[in-house]
Amino acid sequence: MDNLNEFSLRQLQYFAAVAEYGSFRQAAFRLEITQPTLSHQVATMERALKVQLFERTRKGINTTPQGRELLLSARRVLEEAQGFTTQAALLSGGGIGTYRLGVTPTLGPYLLPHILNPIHNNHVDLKLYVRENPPSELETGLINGQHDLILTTLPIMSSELIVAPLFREPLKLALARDHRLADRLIINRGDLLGEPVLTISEHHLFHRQITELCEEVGAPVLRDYEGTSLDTLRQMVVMGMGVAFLPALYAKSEIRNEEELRVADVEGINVVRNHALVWRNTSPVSSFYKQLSEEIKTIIETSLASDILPVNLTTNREKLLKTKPKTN
Amino acid sequence: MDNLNEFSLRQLQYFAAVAEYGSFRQAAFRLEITQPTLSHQVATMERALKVQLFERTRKGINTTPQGRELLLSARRVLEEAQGFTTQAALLSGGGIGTYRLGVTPTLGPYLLPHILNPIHNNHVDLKLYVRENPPSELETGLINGQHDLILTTLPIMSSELIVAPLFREPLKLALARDHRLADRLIINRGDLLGEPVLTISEHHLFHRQITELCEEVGAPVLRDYEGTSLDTLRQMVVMGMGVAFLPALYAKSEIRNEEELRVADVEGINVVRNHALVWRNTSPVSSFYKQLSEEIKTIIETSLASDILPVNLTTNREKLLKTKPKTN
DNA sequence: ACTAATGATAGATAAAATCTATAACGAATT
DNA sequence: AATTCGTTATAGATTTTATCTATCATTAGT
Repeated sequence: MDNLNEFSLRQLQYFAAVAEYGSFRQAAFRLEITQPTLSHQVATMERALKVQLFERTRKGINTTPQGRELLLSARRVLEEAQGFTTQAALLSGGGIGTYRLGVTPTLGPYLLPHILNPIHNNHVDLKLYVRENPPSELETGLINGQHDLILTTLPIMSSELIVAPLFREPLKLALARDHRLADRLIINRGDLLGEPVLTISEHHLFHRQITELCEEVGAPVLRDYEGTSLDTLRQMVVMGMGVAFLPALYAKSEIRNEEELRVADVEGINVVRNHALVWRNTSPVSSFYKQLSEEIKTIIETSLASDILPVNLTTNREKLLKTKPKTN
Repeated sequence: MDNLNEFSLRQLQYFAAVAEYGSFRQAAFRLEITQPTLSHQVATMERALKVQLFERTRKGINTTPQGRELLLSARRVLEEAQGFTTQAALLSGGGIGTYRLGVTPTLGPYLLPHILNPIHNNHVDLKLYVRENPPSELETGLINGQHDLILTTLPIMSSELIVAPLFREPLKLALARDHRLADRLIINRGDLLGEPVLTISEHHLFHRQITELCEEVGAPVLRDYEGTSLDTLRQMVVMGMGVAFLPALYAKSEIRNEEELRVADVEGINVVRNHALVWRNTSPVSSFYKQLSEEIKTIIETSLASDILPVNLTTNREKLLKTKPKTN
C-alpha cells in the first residue's frame, strides 16, 4: 500500500491518451497540454515503473508489449476512478446510501412499520440500517458516531444535537379483563387513587414519566415488579398484578381490545411522550434530515391521526424535564 | 474522462487512511506526513467532490454516510492502482505478456510446430500472437509497429532492425514419382540442364533465389505456372509439370517420400535460405529477444539437426544479395 | 483550573507540473 | 542535395501544488 507514490492518476490518463492517439503531439493536443509536458510525465512514469511503455521514433511511437499489457490495467484504474467521481456527484445531495438509524425499543417496533414503506417510496436509493438501543445509549451513541440519526423520546440534552419533533404519543391505561374498572366507559383520574401501577424498568426514560404521573394521581408504583419490556408489562397486567400505562402506538400495535386486556383513556391526565428525529449539528446533510423529519411527520399525521397528537408547544412538564440536569 | 483532475490517487489514499484510523493525527502519523498536510488534502478533495467525507469534532472524526459509501469506491480504485504497480514490476524484465510475431507463410507453418512448445516451457507467461504475412510485408510491418518481432528470411535491409540469424535451410529437389531422375541415388547439378523448374509466385523472396539458381545450372523456369503457395507448387510437381526446389522444412513436414513425390538433394549446388529473428533496435526488451533467439537456435539444432545447417559465415551469394538495393 | 487530546489556519518553503523556446532527427518533397 | 515538415527530446523559467512549522481554538478528562 506504500508504493502508490510511484505514479498519479493524471499520468495514467496521459499514458492512455498517448497509446490511444499513437502520438505524443496528437495526445497533447487532445489533452490540452503541451507536448513537452506530456513527454515529461510519461517519461517520469516509465522511470518510476522501470518499464518502457513506448518506443519513440522520429515518425511517431509504438506501444511496447509491456505498454499494451499495462494499458489494460491503466484503463481499469481510470474506470474505477471515473466511477468514484460519478458516485460522489450522486451522493452530494444526500438521500442516497446507507444511514444508520437508532430507535428505542419502546417506540421503534411499533412506529417503523408505519413509516418505512412510504419513506422508501420517496427515496428509493436510501437504505436505513436500523438498530435498537436503550434510550440512554441512543443519545451518546449518536454523539460518538455509532448512529447517523436517532428516533427517540424527548428530552434531549446535548447542545450539539439538532432535534426535530415528530409527534406526541398519549399514554393509555391497560387493565385486566376482570379488573374492577374494566367495564367503565369513562375513567377519571380520581379512579386511580390507590390503584397499584406496574411500570417498566428504570433504564427506560418511560419509567420516570410513569412514576411522576403516579405521584400526581396518588397511585402506588409496584417497584418490585418492573417489567423488562412493554411486552412483559402487558403480561403482568393480564395476570392481574396491577394496571399499567402503555404508549398508544404499542397498544394499537400489540393489543386487541377483545382479548384479555382492556385499553382505556383516563380523563383529566395529560401525559404524553414526545418523539423526535435527532442528529448531530455537524452533519453535512442536516437539511436532508430536516426534510426527512417533515416527511415522517406528514406520514404519521396522515395514517395515525387518531392515535397520536400533533406536535405543539412544550408543556410545563416537559419544560421542567428539560431544565433538570443529570437526566441522562 | 475529463473530470479526473478533481482528485489524485494520493488523496484517495489519504482519505482511506483517515477513515481507517478514525483520526487525522493518527492517520498522518501512519502516512508519515504532518497533520496539516493531511487535513488540507482531504479538505481539498471534499471541496472538489462537493461531498463532505468526515464530520470533524474536537474529539476526533465521524465518517459521514457519504464518506462510507465513497470509501468502498476509493478502496477499489486503490486496489486497481496497486494491481497496476504489481503488474508493472512483473513486466519490467520482459518475457511476460503477449508479443506479436510475424512469420512468412513459407517457413512459419513448418518451423513453429517444432519450437512453440519448448518456448512455452521456458516462458510460461509468454504468449505469442502469430500472424502470417507475405515476406515483403513482414519487414515494413515490423518497422511500422504491426509486429514486435518477425521470423523471416534474410536479407534484411533496414538499418533500424536487429537481426539474429537462426539457421540455414537447404533446398531440396522435388520430383514426380515417374520422373526420369526419380530413382537416381545421386543427382548432380549437371542433371538439371534443360529440366523445367516450377517456382512460387514472385511476391515471395523465395522466388528470386530459385530463378538465380536455375540460371546457374541452366534450367528453364516455367514462369507461366507459378504456384501461389508451396502446396500448389507440390501439386504441380505431382502432375508432372516439372521439378521444383522446396525448402527442407517444408519437405520434412508435408511430404512423405513414399507417396507421389521423391525428394532428393542435388550435389554441387549450395542454395540455402537464411532465417533469422528480427526486431526493432528501439525495442526496450532487445536483450529478451536476443535470449529468445538463442533459445530457438538451440531448439532447432537439437531437434532438427539432420534437416538444417547451423548459422555460419555469410556466403558470397548472400553478400551479393545484401548489397543489392531495392530487394524489397 | 489545568493538561492533553483533537482538527483548523496562516505563512514559508520545497517539490512538481507546466510552459516557451529550441534542438535533434527522419521522411518526404523539391 | 537541399529544404521543409513532422516527430520527440531537452533546458530553463514560471506557475501551481504539496508540504512543513508554528500556532490557534475547542473539548475531554483530571
